[in-house]
Amino acid sequence: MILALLIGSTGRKRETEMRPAEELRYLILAAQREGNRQLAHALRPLGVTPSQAEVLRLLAEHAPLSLMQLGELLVCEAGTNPSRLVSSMVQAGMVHRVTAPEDRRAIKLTLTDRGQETAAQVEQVEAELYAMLDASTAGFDRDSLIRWLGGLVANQPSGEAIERRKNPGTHYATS
Amino acid sequence: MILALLIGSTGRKRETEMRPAEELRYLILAAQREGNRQLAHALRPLGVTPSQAEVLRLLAEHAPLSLMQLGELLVCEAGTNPSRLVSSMVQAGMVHRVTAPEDRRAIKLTLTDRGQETAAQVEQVEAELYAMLDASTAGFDRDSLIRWLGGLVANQPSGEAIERRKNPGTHYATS
DNA sequence: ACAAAGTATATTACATGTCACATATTTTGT
DNA sequence: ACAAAATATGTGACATGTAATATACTTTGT
Repeated sequence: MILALLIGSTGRKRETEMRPAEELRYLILAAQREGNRQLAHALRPLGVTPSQAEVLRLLAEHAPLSLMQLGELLVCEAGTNPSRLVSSMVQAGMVHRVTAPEDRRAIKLTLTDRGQETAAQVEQVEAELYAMLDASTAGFDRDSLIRWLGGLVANQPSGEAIERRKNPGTHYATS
Repeated sequence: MILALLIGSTGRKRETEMRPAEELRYLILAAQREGNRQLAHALRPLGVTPSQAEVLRLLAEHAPLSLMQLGELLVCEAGTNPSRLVSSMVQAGMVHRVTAPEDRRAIKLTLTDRGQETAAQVEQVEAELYAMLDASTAGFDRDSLIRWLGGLVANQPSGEAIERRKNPGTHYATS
């Protein structure tokens, strides 16, 4: 502590408290980064990345989807076009991509057998991490947090993607 | 709703509630993404990205820093080596980079005049966004949230970076 | 004194977040 | 019927999150 004071007097600005909103900003960033790292680490043996895993699980639940529909449900890349992400998975033999019969501009995405297997493994990995997250919210008002965060991202692409996933069938472009 | 049931019966899995931990996962991801977008949009007139802005503000507060010290304080890229990020800013004339006299492996980073000016502008942009974030937490137990998130990221690189920023001088590698 | 081990930074590689633009197809308006 | 506008997807560019590797320098051990 004496050392800290000595360093502090070598031309440094006097230390100030970090503003709560600033701390919250960085904590949200930190939570996302560290969560993503843990997920990426757990998924590594399956040979998929977190974003790819999200696609696998969405297709397992909702296939067939067009690229746009998929983009509307993806949080990792909300509001954009996940063409490259899907291409990597077609290359890897996890996703089938065919031109949609009713609209030559569009494609239909489904999982291959391999994709189905990987999606099931992803689901297990996720369940383990969710159990850890459940444990960390024990004794904490999780529902309030969910409501607050939901309000924070409402009417923005990522927030809308989450809403669509919670209520499939009511937000879809007609397929 | 009738339509949703009809669509639901065309080979789709029966819809289920989204598990709260899963929702929380995606809400954190959404909050980070949308916050970053807003910040990037607000910073665009200054010609800097969110990560660069973080560097500017850290150097404004704590220069001179070595690359490793900077890496220890950065949340955006915690636990890694921000060499490319810093190089882009040296190129852009915002950061001075000189070899440290006491250790030829190391460098010392400081802001140029231009960097100082940009850092001040970044601070204003941030203040406006923090005010919005403050408004969104009115009536919400922000301190509990901060404590919970802090626990979630504790003992991980990003969380450690935040702690170091809150308590500069006690966590530094000696400079 | 010298070699081995450790360290600070730079570079490479892959994936991706974001935005802009290109191309082909479908829809709309006249 | 035809042109203009809109739309679905693919591609290019820049920045960066993450991990691995390379190089030069410093420290440690003998």
